[in-house]
Amino acid sequence: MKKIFNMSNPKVERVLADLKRLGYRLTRPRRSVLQVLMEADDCLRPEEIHVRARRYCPTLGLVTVYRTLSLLSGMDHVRRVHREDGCHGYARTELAHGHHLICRDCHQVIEFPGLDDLSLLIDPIERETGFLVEDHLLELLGLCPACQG
Amino acid sequence: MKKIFNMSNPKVERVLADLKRLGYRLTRPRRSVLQVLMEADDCLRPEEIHVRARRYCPTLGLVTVYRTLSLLSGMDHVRRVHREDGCHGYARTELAHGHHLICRDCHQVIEFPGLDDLSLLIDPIERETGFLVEDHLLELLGLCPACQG
DNA sequence: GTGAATGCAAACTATTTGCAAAGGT
DNA sequence: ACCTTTGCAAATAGTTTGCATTCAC
Repeated sequence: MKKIFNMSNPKVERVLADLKRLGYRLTRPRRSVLQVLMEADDCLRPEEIHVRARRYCPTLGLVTVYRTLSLLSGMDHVRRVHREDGCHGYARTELAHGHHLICRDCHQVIEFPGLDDLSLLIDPIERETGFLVEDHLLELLGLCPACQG
Repeated sequence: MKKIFNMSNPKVERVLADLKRLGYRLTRPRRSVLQVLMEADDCLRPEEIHVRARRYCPTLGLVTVYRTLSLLSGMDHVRRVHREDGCHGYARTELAHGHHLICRDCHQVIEFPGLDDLSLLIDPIERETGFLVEDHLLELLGLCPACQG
């Protein structure tokens, strides 16, 4: 199989392998979207992904971006995150593990690490409600240092 | 001022008073939307609010529902909550304090009470990042009792 | 009476679908 | 060669805007 992009990214390779394993075809448009998602350090809207990915696949259509995002989030390689303005951003799963600081002024989204253990919080809730909690999303809203002036 | 609805709700009255205080007019469409929001025990989409509120104000337009929701959430009497399907629900602030259990199968959203004190979690983050946290959104994703079969 | 608020229609934005053409295996 | 995937155009869903009319004050 011929090499398409000169930069190669192990995260991209891993997802490509998974796609192949499941019988999906490794197309140029899919690679381009994947490349953009895996090299990004924040969450991107479909339109932004479209613009960036055309660097790798100039004929890429926005529709294909949507379809690829849907495929990848179904496989849990990317996560969809809700934005204050009502539309959605997408980020690779490791980035989007549910902990965000969102500035209500400049709208920047900061990931914060750690804190994966919310079991003190979650365990009693599971017991009381019978709900089986598989994942969590925690967003903290406020003002970033720069916007507190 | 003449009584419009036979049922009267102290929560509705409180918000009406606040609207008046700020110089907004107490119109029938606004009352109808407010009535629906304050008597509901879950979060509603604008369309649902529109349908229900026409019981109180038959000429109510969907546009006015949106405008009223925007006004009320600006005053923080209602909160907008993100739904998995991409559109939004609105609920009175007491209901929507940011804690949801969302079932990935039947998509029902359950509010869970208490747990307002996340300061153990939030304080260290504020210290480390310089972020000023004003509010939080916590969603737990998983399976409700009925969908665990 | 006056200006804020409403309802309609139309605009707009984000996203999805139908279908013929292109491309991976 | 086959059948998935693509890109386009058009459809759809949620939400916002322009404007003449209505209504609270």
